[in-house]
Amino acid sequence: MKIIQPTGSCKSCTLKSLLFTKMTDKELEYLNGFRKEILFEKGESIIKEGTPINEFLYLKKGLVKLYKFGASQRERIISIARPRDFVSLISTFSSTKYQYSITALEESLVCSLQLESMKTVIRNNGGFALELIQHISRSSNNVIQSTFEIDDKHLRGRIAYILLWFSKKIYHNNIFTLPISRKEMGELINMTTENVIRILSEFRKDGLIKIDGKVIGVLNQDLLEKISKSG
Amino acid sequence: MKIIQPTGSCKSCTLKSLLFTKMTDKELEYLNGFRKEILFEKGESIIKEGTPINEFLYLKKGLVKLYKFGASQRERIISIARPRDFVSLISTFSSTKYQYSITALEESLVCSLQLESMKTVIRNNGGFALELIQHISRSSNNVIQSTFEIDDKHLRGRIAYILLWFSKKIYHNNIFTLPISRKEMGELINMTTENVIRILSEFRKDGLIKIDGKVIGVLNQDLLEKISKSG
DNA sequence: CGCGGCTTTGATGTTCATCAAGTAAAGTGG
DNA sequence: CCACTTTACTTGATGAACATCAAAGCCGCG
Repeated sequence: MKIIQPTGSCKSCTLKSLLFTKMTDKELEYLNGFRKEILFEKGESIIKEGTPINEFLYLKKGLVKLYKFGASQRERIISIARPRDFVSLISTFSSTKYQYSITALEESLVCSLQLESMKTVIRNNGGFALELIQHISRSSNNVIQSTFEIDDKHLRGRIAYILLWFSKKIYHNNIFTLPISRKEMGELINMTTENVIRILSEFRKDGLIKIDGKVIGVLNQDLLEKISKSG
Repeated sequence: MKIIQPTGSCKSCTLKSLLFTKMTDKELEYLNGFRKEILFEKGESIIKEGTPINEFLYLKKGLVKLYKFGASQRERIISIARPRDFVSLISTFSSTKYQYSITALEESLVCSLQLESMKTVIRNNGGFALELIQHISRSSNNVIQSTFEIDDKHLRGRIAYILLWFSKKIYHNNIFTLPISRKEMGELINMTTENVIRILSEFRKDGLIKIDGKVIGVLNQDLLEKISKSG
């Protein structure tokens, strides 16, 4: 973790389009006054469940996992998120403490604004508030939808689903490097590590995919889609 | 379903405290201009998945279920909600069409405002917008949390959990009338109808609960709590 | 009064978690 | 840099939890 002296102000930020199009230059300057940028290495913890929320965190670059410790000791991954669907927002306005933990899966750049100043901007700029509402709703909705979708499938369907998700939604490539371990895959799609491995092997033997450690190649996307849908 | 000629304006609404404390009288009058109140009988459909969203719906009285048709034919109940945690909000701002269906479980009174005028108010009143953000976040958060919590438990734990939830959170009474069928209970806590019935019977035989059709009496709350927690 | 949906119980089957045991890989300290 | 330890990965065998199937009674409703 490395705190970076912010270069330039929010006003000139090329990434503000992700969320901040409705803000005035004056507001951007105001937020910029309390701004920090923090760089997290792969594997570093960004947020710990139970910590008080004093910042409005915003993911500018990278890939993170949002997870929670279940009663049964086991971690459950709620979501894997990129900048556009940064999910810390769900906690930020619903509680005084973070409900989830967040860890960087790849090198990630987080922009940290002061929560109170953010609230001030919201109060003064309804147009921005409306955008934020839509943003939060979409993120929540995605989490809810995908959770139910995954739970509805058999194990083979879950593996197919998540492989296609990485391939199509995250890496836009038939060949990609899994950013998570087999164990974490299990925590994400609700199955044991052993079964993740077993079914990956089956898919390999059936010629659906190619495996080299964390590098996965999708060989038969059509059939994977079918398996993903058939439950 | 019965459309009621609204009596009085939003301004004098005794229930506005649920959400609208941050609105000015002028804004309330404005919204009131396009207001409808609709009364739904038990069992009537309030929202159908896929319908375009043109209103901002708000539950004033009653109990509803929010659900979705899974790929596997079976319905899944996402949430059962009362006025304070009305969940239509999740869809309202994340899409142009409703993502879920909503049906009344008890006689329910819904206030229907024009979505566009609501957006106008949000844009002009950031204070209200901030409240709405918090409201939506809390609702989403509850759905997400409880979904993962329930999935983490064994079948007996799920039944115990949901019985206690009805008893403590909804009806505030050891004896209550289930507002849903056994089948719907299964759809809510993700198990088959048969197993819902089986485990309810077990609990009855073990003296944990008393059953008379849809009327449930909790006899041993402590033990139920333990079963709910132990997975 | 008969039909369809809800409820109930029992018997059967299958999916999946758990347990066990071994190999490979990756981090840790002297 | 190498011994050491830990964590990740892999495969097979076993068992338990749960879904599915089947059959019958019940209730509400047209």
